[in-house]
Amino acid sequence: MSSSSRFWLLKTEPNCFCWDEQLKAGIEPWDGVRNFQARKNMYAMEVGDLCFFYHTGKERSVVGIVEVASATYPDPTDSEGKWPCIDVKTVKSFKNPVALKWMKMDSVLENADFLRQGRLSVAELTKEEFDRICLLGETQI
DNA sequence: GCCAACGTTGGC
DNA sequence: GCCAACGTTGGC
Repeated sequence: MSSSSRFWLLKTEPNCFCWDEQLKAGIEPWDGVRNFQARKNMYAMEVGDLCFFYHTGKERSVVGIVEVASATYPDPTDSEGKWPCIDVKTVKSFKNPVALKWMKMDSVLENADFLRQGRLSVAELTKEEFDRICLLGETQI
């Protein structure tokens, strides 16, 4: 891991693409992003950066960890070729999925940017926030 | 370049 | 299912 590593949180609606599918695939494109801030974050990603895999909808929990496995390339689901995607590789499942409500109650996380900007599908976390969520999830890298 | 109208996300 | 918050679009 390089010293410039950053940490990210990737949101997905599990009806659309869920952790089980990520586990089966091992490596999958993270495509379909259509938001400028999320795109900016994708361009800032580097291979090897760690990302949480978060389920929105009914679950609202961090369920696992993936790592960035490619540079950005054109999103195959974008017919106009304007949006990028990246590949993500499965790292591990959370022993204990970390629910949004616990993160909101946690003193380390309650004011985190990724919780305040609710609509951002690719958000950046600090190392402290990343480590804290791993602790709450009883999961070590 | 402003801003009203509209669309979408995602928690509740 | 509702709606707040936020993003995008388009008329001016």
